[in-house]
Amino acid sequence: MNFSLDDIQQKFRGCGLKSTPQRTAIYQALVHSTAHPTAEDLFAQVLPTYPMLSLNTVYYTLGVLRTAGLVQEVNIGHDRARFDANLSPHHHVICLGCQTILDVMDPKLNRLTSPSGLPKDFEITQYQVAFRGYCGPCRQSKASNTASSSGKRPISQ
Amino acid sequence: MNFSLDDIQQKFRGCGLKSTPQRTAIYQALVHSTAHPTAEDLFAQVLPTYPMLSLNTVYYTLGVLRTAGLVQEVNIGHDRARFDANLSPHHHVICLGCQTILDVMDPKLNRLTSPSGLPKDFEITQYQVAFRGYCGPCRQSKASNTASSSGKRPISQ
DNA sequence: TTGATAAATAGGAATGATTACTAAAAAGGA
DNA sequence: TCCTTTTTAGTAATCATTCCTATTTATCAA
Ligand SMILES: [Mn+2]
Ligand SMILES: [Mn+2]
Ligand SMILES: [Zn+2]
Ligand SMILES: [Zn+2]
Repeated sequence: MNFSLDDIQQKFRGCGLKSTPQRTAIYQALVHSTAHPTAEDLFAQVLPTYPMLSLNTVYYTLGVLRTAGLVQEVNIGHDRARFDANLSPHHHVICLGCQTILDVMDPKLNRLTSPSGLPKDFEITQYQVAFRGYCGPCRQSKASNTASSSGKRPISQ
Repeated sequence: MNFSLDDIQQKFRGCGLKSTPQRTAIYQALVHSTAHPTAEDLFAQVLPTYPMLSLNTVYYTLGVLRTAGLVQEVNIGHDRARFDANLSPHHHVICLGCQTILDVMDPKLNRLTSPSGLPKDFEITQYQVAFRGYCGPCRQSKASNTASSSGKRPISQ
């Protein structure tokens, strides 16, 4: 999970992408994160090092990396896109209170059989399991504080 | 799956919700759909019957129904919220080409064991499997027409 | 090393789904 | 019926994301 700058440059070149300082910094920030950050999260993280960085560039970069297959988008709701540089097959646990996303690497989940009742011309390319619930802190604030929400509104599904 | 107007009124009253023509029409449209429509889809569908209907009311109504537990939000991406009145545990197949969402009722998928490696204070309340791939028509247009996208409008209703 | 070329960047403007605000209408209960 | 609370509809605001475009930069070939 730890790449040198040369590794990253190699990886970019291998995909036909130019290697730029901004792009490298954005990708590196994502690789080092386990929080499935938003574009704005990454922007804020890289900005101190590149004060001229544009949020637009972060979106553009993430789009390019996604097209190149170096990054995947994780959708926990329709509100904001969250990104993941972890390409190994894995699944997610989402806290409905604080929107935290945790990785689930359980190998049992990677052997699900194709679902029954599908149109036979439908080709499944991947699947992902989203577990939802409440993390420890959010369970507490739910129990103690019934009425007032703890700030962020939960997503549903 | 087929409710009379009285059934719906009963259901609303049972949740402490007022029964209004607009609300009934919106809910009925959703119940009769298997397409997981957007708020705007439902708006368009109900508008001919209630020409003064506001899209705002559709959003408000869906929010109320979701809070009451009569409707769930299905997130296939971060772009637009899609809704589902099917509350029985089921999963989804999503076409990456045309954004169509199909229901998957495979009972095998409702017996997944809790994933390993979770913080022990995390409480899972539900989970959902999202299969992704390409439907028959989209596989064809992908094969024949590499460059031009076939338009990414979901097939509604 | 240099120059050509295509890609990347930054900034500003635009888009579009959703929410906020609010006055008027309507539903449900007494 | 009358009262209270929701609901509705219209408009404006918000905010994530995309579009547009001039400038800069990385890469490659001469
Ligand atoms: Mn992940
Ligand atoms: Mn469904
Ligand atoms: Zn939490
Ligand atoms: Zn399709």
